[in-house]
Amino acid sequence: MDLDQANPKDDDDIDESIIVDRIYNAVIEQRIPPGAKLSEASLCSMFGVGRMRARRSLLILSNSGVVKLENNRGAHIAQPTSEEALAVFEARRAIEPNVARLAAKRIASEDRETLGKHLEQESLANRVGDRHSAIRLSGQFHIKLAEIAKNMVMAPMVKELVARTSLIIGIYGAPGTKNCHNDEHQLILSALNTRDEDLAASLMEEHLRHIEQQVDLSRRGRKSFNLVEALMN
Amino acid sequence: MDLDQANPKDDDDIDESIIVDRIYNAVIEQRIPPGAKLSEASLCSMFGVGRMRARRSLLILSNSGVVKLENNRGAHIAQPTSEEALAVFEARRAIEPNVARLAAKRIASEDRETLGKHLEQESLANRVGDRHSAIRLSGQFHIKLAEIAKNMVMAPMVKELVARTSLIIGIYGAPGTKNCHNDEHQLILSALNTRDEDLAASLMEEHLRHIEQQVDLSRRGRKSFNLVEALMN
DNA sequence: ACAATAAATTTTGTTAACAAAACTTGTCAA
DNA sequence: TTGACAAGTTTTGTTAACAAAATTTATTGT
Repeated sequence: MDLDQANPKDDDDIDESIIVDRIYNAVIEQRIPPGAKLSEASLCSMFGVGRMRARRSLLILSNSGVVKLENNRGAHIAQPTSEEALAVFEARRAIEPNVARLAAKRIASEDRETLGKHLEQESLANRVGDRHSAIRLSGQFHIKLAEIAKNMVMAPMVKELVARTSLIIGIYGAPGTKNCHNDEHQLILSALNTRDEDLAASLMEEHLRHIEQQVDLSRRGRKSFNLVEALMN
Repeated sequence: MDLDQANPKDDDDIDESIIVDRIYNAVIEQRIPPGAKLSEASLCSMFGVGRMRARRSLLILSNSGVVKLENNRGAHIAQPTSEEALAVFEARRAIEPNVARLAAKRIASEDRETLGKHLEQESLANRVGDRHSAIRLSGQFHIKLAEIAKNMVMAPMVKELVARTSLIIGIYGAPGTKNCHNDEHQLILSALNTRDEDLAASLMEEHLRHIEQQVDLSRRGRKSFNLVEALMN
């Protein structure tokens, strides 16, 4: 029943959160490549908002490291350096095992069901070869865990880290690389279901290391893309 | 030699980062109380900037949970609920022990010196009874640790968490409560100096639990203050 | 005196116009 | 052809004016 991120306490942002989420998801799904220009005009026409909203959205995105603002040069999707990539992975290894621990402690029966369905979708996307969905779902697994952990401070952090990881994989990952191994997600769910906090944490740590091993921080590469198409969900 | 947060890679924000930092520090020092109004006009006149800069600054601050923006009601210093307070402490316990671990791994000789001097200042402020300085310095200890850990992703997170903790203590702490016990900081430094990562991590965890024990999440309280005075460092 | 209402003021949200910087295109000369 | 330069275009940064909402002050009636 709960949509992506909508907590009832947020009386503010009614509109730009949609833009921000849209771009966030497009980044996570790797439909916008690192370095892509995000001009104010394109956002205005795509979302039918004024420049003010567009600029606000870009500022919010830049605060989470997903977008880079440069003076008089506008906004671009961030291109994490290799140092930044290491820092992101390090942060994930520091935070997410503890998120998994909390999730194991607090998981409710509805959550088990939701997560189970999620993993089915995930493995389906993998079998069918739907790359975008597979990437999105595997990223969302980590975000869902943070929601199950019921910590509204860490959840946005995880979301940010997942998005930045997508950028890192987009730059330094081999073309066919998928963010996560679906079977490892399955293992983590088992640990959650038995409320084995330590196991959940160590599985998560191992999982994150595997993701990290899939990138080669000396790699490079860019490909063309269509911004409008990328954001039209 | 390194000032607060100025990393050379940030080509963008030349100006509002000053405003943001100023307010951040005032919050950490508890010179602005939770709930205080931050009107655009006051920021404009205080920092001599246009409304645009003021609004941008407020948006940045709201993204880090230190300021709350409400529709047509403007910006106020956040007033964390007790749930939010728990989440903040939980996040700190998740993140900062790992920061301490990394700091122990990476501390350089300059850092030892800097930290040592910092702790001297801290205990001096405590002995003299300079409450504001004591609070600021004890908060900055945690931020310095994140910088020593050389992780540019976690450092801003810690800074954010420290600021939010100041708000929490401002609301739920007993009047004389200080954020940290200086002697515990000393212990942590010792662990860093011997590069004992596990000890540093567990000391940090214990330290954070002590901070947490000093707040009573059923408490309330407010006091008057002067915004201009508070931000004039 | 008090409460409720209405007017006035202040504060925030939004739009539009303008200024400045960056980028693109075209021209010309070596 | 290539490179440098210049004009033109696009894009971003900033300011100012206006609209709308909220807050404060004043007024009225009980």
